[in-house]
Amino acid sequence: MIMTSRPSGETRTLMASVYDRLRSDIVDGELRPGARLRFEELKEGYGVGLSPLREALTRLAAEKLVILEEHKGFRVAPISRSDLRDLLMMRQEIEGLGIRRSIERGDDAWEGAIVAAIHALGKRGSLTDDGRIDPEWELRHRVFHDSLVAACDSPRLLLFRQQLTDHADRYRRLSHHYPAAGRDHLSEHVALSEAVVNRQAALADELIRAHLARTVEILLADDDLRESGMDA
Amino acid sequence: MIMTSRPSGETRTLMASVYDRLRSDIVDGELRPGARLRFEELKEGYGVGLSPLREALTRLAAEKLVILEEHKGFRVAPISRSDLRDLLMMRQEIEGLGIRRSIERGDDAWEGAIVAAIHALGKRGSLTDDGRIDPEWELRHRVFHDSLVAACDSPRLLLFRQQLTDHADRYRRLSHHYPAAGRDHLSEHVALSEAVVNRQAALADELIRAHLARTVEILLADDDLRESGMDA
DNA sequence: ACGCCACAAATATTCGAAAGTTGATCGCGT
DNA sequence: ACGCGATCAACTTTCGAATATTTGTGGCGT
Repeated sequence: MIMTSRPSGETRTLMASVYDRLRSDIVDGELRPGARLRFEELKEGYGVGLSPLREALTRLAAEKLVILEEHKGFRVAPISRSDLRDLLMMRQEIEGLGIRRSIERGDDAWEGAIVAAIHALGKRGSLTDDGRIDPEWELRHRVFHDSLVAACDSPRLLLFRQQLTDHADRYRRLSHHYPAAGRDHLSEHVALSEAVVNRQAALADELIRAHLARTVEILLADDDLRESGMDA
Repeated sequence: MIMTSRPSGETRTLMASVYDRLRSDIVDGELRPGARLRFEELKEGYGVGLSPLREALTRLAAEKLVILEEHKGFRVAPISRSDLRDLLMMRQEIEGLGIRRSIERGDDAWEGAIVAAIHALGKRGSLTDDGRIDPEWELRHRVFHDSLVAACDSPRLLLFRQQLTDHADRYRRLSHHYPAAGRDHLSEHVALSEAVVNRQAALADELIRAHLARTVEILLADDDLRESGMDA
C-alpha cells in the first residue's frame, strides 16, 4: 500500500493545504501585489468553503503576505522600494546572525552538509535551455542557504528567517530580471561556503551581506518591478 | 456626540476584539501555558461564535502564543527554559539593532521623547503599597522602551520586536518573582537613556543587552516558573 | 454642475448545524 | 492477564445560510 505523504493515518486539514497553495501563489507572483482576494472567487478557484479560506488568509496576514482591512477584506500585500530595502536590511541581520551562531555551534555533520550542498549546487546550472530558472537548481540553492544556518540552534531565528525568505522570493520572482537575480554566481556561493566551513565568522558575515545586497541592487536598478505594482 | 474610540463610523470586527482579549489573557497568564483551548468553553467565556474564535486563534498561532495541532485543537504555547533563553537572545539582537539604528537616524524630537519618557518613569515607583506592580508604571516603562527604538525606521524590526515583547511579558508575569523582575532599577534606565541620547551606540547596545539579560537571570534562578508549567 | 442623502447591490462577517477525526472504553479471543 | 479491534463520545473542522457593513448609483435640492 502506498502512503503518499503522511506516515500514519493523519489527514491534512483543508485550511493547511489551502494555506500552502495561497502562499505559493503569492510568492510565485501568480496573485499580483495589491490584488483583492474576494471570497467568491477564491471559493471557486480553490474549491473550498469560507472557513478554511478565512483561516488561511488570517495566517498569511500575520506573516504580512496579505493585508486585512476590516470589513473590506483581504488583499495581496503591496510591494514597494522602501519595503524591499527594509527587507534587505533585516535579512542581512538575521542571516548574518544565523551564520555566526552556526559557526560557533556547528559540528562536523553540519560542515559536511554544507560541503555536500555546495557541491550539488555547482553541479547544476541555474538556467534551463530556454533561459528560465531551473527548479532543481532553485531547490539546491535553497538547501545550500539553509545548510549555512542549520546549526544556529534558535527556533525563533529560523522562523523569522523563513518569513523573510518568503518575502524575498516574492520580490525576486516578480522581477523581470528574475533569471539575472537568480544569477549563477557560483563563485559567491563557493566563497561563502569556504568562509563558513573555515569558521571565519567576520568574513562569512560580510560575504552573506554582500550576497543578499547584490540581488536587491539588481531588483532596484532602473524601474524594474514598476509594472508589478511597485509603490514607492 | 461622543466618539469613544474610532473616529469615523468604523466598527470593530468580532475577530479583532476577541483576538485582543485572548492575547491579553495569555500574556497576563490568565490562560496557563499548555492549557487546552476548547471551543465550547471559549464560546461560553468570550460570548462569540466559532468563526471569530478560530480566526483569532489562528492569528495567535502564527505568533506562537498558541500552538495548533491539526484535528486536536489549539493550546496555549508551553514555556521552557530553553525557549526563554532563545527569546532573550533574539531580544538582545533585535532591541540592540533597533537602538543602534535609532541612534543613527533619530532627530531632536526623538531625543525629546526619550527624555520625557525617562522623566515620567522616574516620577513613579514600580510597586503599589501592597507590593504589586503599578499598571501606570508598567505603561510608562513600555513607553520608555518603545521610545528608544522609535526612530529605527523599520516596520519589520518593530513587528518582530512587538512579538518578542509579548512573549517576554508573558514569562515575566508568569513568574512569582514578577515584582522583582519588574524591579525598579531606575539607574539602569537612566544610564540607558543617557547613552542613547548621547548617541553612544556601542555603550547603549551593551546596556540594553545587560538590561534584558538581568530580568531573565532572575526568572531562570532556582526553579522559578516550575509550577507555571515550565518544561525544560 | 455639484454635493448630499437614500437606497440597492456587492461583499465581508458571523452564526448554527452537519461532517469528519481523534482517543477512550469496552468486549472478545488467545 | 494481555493485546486487538470495534464502537462510542468528545471534539475539531467544514459548510451553507443569515447578518452586518461597505460601496456604488440614482434622484433631489441648491
